[in-house]
Amino acid sequence: MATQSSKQSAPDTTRRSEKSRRAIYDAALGLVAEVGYPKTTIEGIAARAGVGKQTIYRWWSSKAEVLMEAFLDLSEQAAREAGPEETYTIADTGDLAADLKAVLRLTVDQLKDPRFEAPSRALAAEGVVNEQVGRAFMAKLLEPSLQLYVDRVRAAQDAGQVRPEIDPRIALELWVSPLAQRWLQYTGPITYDYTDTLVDYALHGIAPR
Amino acid sequence: MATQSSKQSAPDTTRRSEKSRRAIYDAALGLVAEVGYPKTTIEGIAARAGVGKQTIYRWWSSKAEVLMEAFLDLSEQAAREAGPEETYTIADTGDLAADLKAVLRLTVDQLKDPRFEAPSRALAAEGVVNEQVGRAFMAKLLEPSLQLYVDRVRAAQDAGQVRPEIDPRIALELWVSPLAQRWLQYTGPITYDYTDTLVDYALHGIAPR
Amino acid sequence: MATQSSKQSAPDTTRRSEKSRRAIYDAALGLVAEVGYPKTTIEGIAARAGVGKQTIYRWWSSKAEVLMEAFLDLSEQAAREAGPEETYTIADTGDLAADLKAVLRLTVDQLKDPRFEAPSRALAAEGVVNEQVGRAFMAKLLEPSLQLYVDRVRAAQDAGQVRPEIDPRIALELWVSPLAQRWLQYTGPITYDYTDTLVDYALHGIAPR
Amino acid sequence: MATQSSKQSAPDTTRRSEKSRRAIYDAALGLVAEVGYPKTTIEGIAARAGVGKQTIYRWWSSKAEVLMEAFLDLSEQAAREAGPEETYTIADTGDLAADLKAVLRLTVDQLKDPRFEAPSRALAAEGVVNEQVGRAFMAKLLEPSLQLYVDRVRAAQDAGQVRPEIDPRIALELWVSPLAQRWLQYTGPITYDYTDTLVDYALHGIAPR
DNA sequence: CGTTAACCGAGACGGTACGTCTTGTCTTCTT
DNA sequence: AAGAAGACAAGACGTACCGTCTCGGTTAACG
Repeated sequence: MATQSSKQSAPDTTRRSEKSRRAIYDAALGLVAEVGYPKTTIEGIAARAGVGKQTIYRWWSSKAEVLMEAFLDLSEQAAREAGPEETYTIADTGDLAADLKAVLRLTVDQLKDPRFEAPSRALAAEGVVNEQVGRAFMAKLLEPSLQLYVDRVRAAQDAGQVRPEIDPRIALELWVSPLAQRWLQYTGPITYDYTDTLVDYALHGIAPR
Repeated sequence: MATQSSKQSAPDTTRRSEKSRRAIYDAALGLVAEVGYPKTTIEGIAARAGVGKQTIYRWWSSKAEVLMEAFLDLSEQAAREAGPEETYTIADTGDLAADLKAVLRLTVDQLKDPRFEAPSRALAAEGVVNEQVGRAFMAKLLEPSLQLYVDRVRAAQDAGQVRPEIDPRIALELWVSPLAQRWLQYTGPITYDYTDTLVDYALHGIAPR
Repeated sequence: MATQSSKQSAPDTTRRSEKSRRAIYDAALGLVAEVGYPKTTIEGIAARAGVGKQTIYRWWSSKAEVLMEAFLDLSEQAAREAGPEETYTIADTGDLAADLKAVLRLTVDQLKDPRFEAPSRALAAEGVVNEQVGRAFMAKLLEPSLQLYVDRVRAAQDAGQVRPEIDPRIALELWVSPLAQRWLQYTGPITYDYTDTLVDYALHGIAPR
Repeated sequence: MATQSSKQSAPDTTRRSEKSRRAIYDAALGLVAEVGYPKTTIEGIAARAGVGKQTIYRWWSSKAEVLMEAFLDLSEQAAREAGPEETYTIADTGDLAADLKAVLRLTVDQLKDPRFEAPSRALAAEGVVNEQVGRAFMAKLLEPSLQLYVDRVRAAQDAGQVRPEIDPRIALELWVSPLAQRWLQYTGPITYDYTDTLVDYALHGIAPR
């Protein structure tokens, strides 16, 4: 005899329509890019994806969640397109400053890539006001990138280029956070010069040496 | 300049009801604190303020704008309650590190003040996704505070405690932005220790001296 | 100070939009006639009337209620178009049989009038399954017509053409109900001959005299 | 007759699951009785019967059709439980009035039997608005009962208790239809007195003898 | 000091989207 | 091949807000 579950039994993942999922990702990213996050609606996504609303509600619980997965998928796809080693480490040429500047320049480019701009802004914004989304955004999108900096700084510490008592997790915020804030809050222009300067300040401080 | 009559002529500011404005501010702040920004609606604000919806639409063009003014009003009020000189300058004891740490500790406290938390998060979030709001948020709320740091850093440069070629506008981001990001994006805990560390790293860098 | 009513205060009838109400009546009757009652939806009525759904839900609580009022309105309109005395009485020529046959022939015509057919069928059907609607249908639509028969039969009793112990309320069912059932349940054809026969049977019975 | 393949070929009746059919009948009747016809859904029937939706759609084309068969089945069952001869004829004691009154009293009882009430109302209602269902309802459920009255009236005609020119098919409507209408449309109370009166009026008319 | 033009509270209006429910079809796996 | 299960596209449900509009009433500046 079957389970007479009153209501929501979890949907059966094995029977999920891959086609629909892809269409929903595409529709969500497209709409966010074209009309912006607030005007992107679940109904709109469903219509554009040629999908019933229920198919969205069955698998996600909110617009933010859909967009999060869509964006993660997009990121993975982009990572796959780029080289395989590229994404999982920061180059170590022995020159910490140079290496950091190089990565930050790539980040600047990415922040201006229109494919990424709209959805990541939207997710960041949602995360500010919705802690659950914020923590998910942190864990799934930010954390992996930050860890690369931690690794690189640790290597620099081993090489004697960074003081051993420095906490890498905090150190990286000296260049990551300023960039993030300028991007998120329009607190200043974002240029290669700017990120280069950040690295210099972070490495040597602002006090006389 | 003439009447920019697209439909309605501009409302007459002199006849504006002070009582209604106050009630709307209170209602907006109260609702954002109690139910969160997304669930705060113009209808809700109007109802709670005992005000017609049109009275809101007459003077503001969006929920964000209402909240922005309400929050500015709240900030001014709070500033008035605190000392008069307190707010318009950062103490200069001659010890830059100590002065910065002191201010940042106050900031930490303020970030955790529930009266400020909800509305400023909401505005920040809205600003991320809505550039107009973002720039207004920057200009009206952030910029004045940041300017205090610029002034203090300049004084330190004059006193020879900061290298002269350092750009104060960027320098301040070394401690402000990390704190801001942790607060906005839940990327880490916010403590006095943390802000103290930020100041130390910012002043002396992470490289061996 | 105003009534801080938690929710549904009754809507203000004086500010009701006459235009919307008329448009809703027309749309409801039109749709029921064109696509049938089950496929007539509140959304469809609203769309066709160029009206927000809430405007329907504000004033009516169900599709059936809308249609009931629309149909009542239609009936009143039709009555106004016909003569004024016509509708409020059954002619008394002194010949009960002839008078009844005449009215029933009119009824037969009306039952076949496509303007009336669809909505009255729909309401009757809804009334069968929904007692509240059924009683309202009876009270507002059927009862007034039936009363005319009661009056005519009473007059016939006074004239000695109907036995005094006869209950007019039951007597009228001898011709009204058969016609109603044939119409409602497709239990037989509806013709002038048929209604004439009903009147004859009803007046003199089926037993030998 | 050929395979009416529009999409699927006709299902193979020989392999049909008797258990499922019974479960579906029970579920349909149960739900109609408990929550009413409009709230009875195909999904609900399938769930309650522990049956896939397709199993219903395979064998029936609508909710009404399911209920019709379920109700027919119920009626046959009830008939089998009662005596065998009881149901297929109306007693002929020689006294037409008494015989009709007796049967009508039984009908009154049956109309109030909760097992029959809900589904037969539902089917009647559906039939009012859906001619196909209406005609099926008439043919399968009403007609057989009405035929019994035709037979009994014919016998009475042979016995000289009913005028020979009377059409039995119309005559029976003099008592059946009023009762039906009171039941369907809540146009009046249903009592033994009432049905007795109907028979009297029908036999002797309302005019002075 | 009365007229009058505006703001005001209130809330009806045409809309859009919400999240849920059901329809009828389709697909997968089981019996 | 029928059946149990349930995902799917479609679309209506009734609710909540949007931003606009109209309606008295009240209130402050002007004539």
